[in-house]
Amino acid sequence: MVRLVIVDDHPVVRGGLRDTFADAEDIVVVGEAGDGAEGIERAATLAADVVLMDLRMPGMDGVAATAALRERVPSARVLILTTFDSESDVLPAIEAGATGYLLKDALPDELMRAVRAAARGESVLAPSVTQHLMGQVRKSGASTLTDREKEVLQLVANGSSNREAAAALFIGEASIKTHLLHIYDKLGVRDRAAAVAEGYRRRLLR
Amino acid sequence: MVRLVIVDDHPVVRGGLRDTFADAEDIVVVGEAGDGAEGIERAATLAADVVLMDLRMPGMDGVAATAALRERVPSARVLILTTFDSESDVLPAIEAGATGYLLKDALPDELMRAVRAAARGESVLAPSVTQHLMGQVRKSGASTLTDREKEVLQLVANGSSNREAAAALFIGEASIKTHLLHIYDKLGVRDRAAAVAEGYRRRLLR
DNA sequence: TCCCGCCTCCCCCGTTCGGTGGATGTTTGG
DNA sequence: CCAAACATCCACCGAACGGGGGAGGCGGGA
Repeated sequence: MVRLVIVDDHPVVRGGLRDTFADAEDIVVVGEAGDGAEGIERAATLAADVVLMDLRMPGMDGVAATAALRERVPSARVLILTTFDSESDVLPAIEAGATGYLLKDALPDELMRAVRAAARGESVLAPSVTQHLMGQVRKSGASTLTDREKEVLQLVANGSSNREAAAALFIGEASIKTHLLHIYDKLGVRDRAAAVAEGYRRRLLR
Repeated sequence: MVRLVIVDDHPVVRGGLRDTFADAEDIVVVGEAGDGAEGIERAATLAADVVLMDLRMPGMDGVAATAALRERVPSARVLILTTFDSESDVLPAIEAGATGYLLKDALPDELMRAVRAAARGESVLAPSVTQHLMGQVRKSGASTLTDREKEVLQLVANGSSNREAAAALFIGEASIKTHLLHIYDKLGVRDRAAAVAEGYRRRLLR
């Protein structure tokens, strides 16, 4: 069951979204908020799995709210839902830690699939957004594991302790620890077990 | 001298098998039967040491016949002889008490060795069957993860510490540790990270 | 009926991890 | 050419974990 929080400053939009997800048996809207700060509170206290966030809001905007939310509740995925696919917003949102970026003209069915995908940690982008992203990405790759980090994560997934991983890679144990800390940071987790899980969810591991 | 009973619904197959064992000085075919019920009778009255049993038969099938035979004549060993190594049949047959599981394309020499081995109570499996069995065992090993254990593993994959998992399940931390030790044992790993990895590989986690 | 698997909990101990706060050398791309 | 990212290491500490013992209750199958 995916616990969803809706953050949008328009009551009408919130109502429409709520109705949309009323049909889904595996998604429950546990809370709503009218601005970013409130949304963060709701997401934290209600243990949200996914937060559907509007970008244009009074007070704290969606990007800032996303960043703050990722900080406060690392387990919550943020799905940006906005009217325009202005490229100026996409990158900041992704960099802030958004898991997906959808347009408000998305069909209900698409929305639900996106929420489910986000809950699994998969990135969801509106097709038109993908275009923009493909062109410009791969430089800001803020949350991409380096080859070395992937090697370390793979070893850990295979049951290696830090010491064993170090031996396998012919480096010091301290380096393994450093790599792991970087991995935790990038994946938004706090221990090796969750990192491995996230690695599988993001298809970094097999 | 091994007293052998052949149970198969095809007279041709029975004939072929009879011929096969005609050469063996230490094996004597004391009886034949065309279906399961008859096979049990023959095995009982003829004091069979080994029963060579087809799986696909009209009336009582090989698996049921094997179980019934083990019940009636515990001293008789059952060797399953079938055309297909369909994995769905291997496990039930073994569970029913079959001592071995052979394919009909086995060479006469192999057949005789298998019968002798079965008479000694040794388990005999066709090589290709072993493959399937390993897969099944692995799969069933996976499914022998208790519901509770799966819950624990899921929580750990989601980043919970033992304490947090305990709180989430309303049980003590010690119980989480016990569950995890059982999980490690079943999955053949030594720490939570590897357990999570194995969980994903075996599709216990998503 | 009795035994086995499951779930729950306990103690104790050594080891490993995660977090902090650095440092240095190398590669790479604007 | 220089900043940024990467990879490598150091020391220290508290918390968490893994492993070794049990043990009691409970329900279902032989």
